[in-house]
Amino acid sequence: MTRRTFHRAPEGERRQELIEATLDCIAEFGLKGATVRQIAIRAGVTAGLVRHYFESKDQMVAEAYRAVIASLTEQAQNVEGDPATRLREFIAVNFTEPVADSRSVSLWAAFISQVRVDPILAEIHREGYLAFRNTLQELLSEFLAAKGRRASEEECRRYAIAINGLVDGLWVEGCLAGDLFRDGELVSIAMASVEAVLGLPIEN
Amino acid sequence: MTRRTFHRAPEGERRQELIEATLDCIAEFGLKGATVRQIAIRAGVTAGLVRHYFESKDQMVAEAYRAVIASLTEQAQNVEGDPATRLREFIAVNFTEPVADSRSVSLWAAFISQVRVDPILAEIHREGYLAFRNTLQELLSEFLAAKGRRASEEECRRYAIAINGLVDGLWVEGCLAGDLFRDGELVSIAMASVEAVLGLPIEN
DNA sequence: GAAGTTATTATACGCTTGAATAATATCGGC
DNA sequence: GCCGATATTATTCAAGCGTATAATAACTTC
Repeated sequence: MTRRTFHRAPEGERRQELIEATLDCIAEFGLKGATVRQIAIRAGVTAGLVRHYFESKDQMVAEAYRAVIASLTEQAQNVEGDPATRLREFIAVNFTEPVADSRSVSLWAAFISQVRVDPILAEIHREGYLAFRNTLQELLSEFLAAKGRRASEEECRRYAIAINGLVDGLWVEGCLAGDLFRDGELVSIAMASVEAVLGLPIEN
Repeated sequence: MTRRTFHRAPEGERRQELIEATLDCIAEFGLKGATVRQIAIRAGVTAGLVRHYFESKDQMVAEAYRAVIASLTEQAQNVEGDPATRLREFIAVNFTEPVADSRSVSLWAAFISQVRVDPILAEIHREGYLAFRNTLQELLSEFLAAKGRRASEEECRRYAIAINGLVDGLWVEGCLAGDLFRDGELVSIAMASVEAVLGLPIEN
């Protein structure tokens, strides 16, 4: 009986691999198909190792959720340029890979569906949503100011809620059934709608 | 050992009860918590009965998904009155119980998360989405006509996509974290945004 | 290069799962 | 009021689940 060879992964790296494998499995087989064994296979290790890095499978899944939210949010926060460009980029990013991807929306939905069950996931979701929306609100505030339009914080909040909803809704459908839309159609619809909501063109 | 008493349910009724119990369990415990045994307990029967009514648990879950989509859609299709009233109602319904409910969005998300895994669910989702969007497109077409505005089918399609996205996105967030919004705020934001997108007030 | 540390494997355990089967209670037709 | 049909229960099964434990291989340190 020869024992399988292995190498020790550098600090923290294995954790990351396990989280990534967890997400792969959830996206591919669903939450209930993402078993410890499947995840281990995907990560190229044996199942026992999971409990060496995480207190429980549930804890690992929660951390994986954090990673998803972070990756969905970070893309949107790293836009640069003048306010109009940044707003345009912020919207466009959501209809471009890697955000616009059926894997992303599957993961998002899988976790959303657990928000009611698991208060920890609910909290993570809430933080992620608010971070995203507040980034957008800030962006809108600057954009409107640059356009010379006075807008109260309350107004910006309402705009942010609306545009966040719009972008999220289109994102979901685009990811789930991209073939129902023409190339670039969703981003074009999103832009036009945002302009209409704000009553301003998003040009420089 | 005394055997548990029972009564034979009338034609079709038991099926409906089992589907309803399935949805209860999915909403309460998540997809993986919705086991045959839990569902049976919820329905007040024993586990074996499931296989008497359905070929498999998966098939029962798929039928349950159909029921969810139907209930989400039917509310929106039963609006009456002149075009403006119907459009207003169509939007409002999505922010009123029973559609606006964390149970609904949990179920929706649970199934969405499986769309990638199960082609049958993907098909059901697609049909539901298109039915919803086409209803909305029809509504918009009539509304614009009543307002005396000429709009091509293509224009109406784009409006329908946008407004559907907007409503869906707001619906999700409202259901998941209703406490982040004031009473009636979401429906008010939705109405205002739709009016802005269409460039018309939604009054009679 | 030997000793100590620990990341990793291997194996086993108790439980739960969806499904199959056999026994039985209920009901409609006569 | 019995009888056949079948809806329902009770029980069993193999497979898979998350986790615990012990052996071991790979690095670190001196």
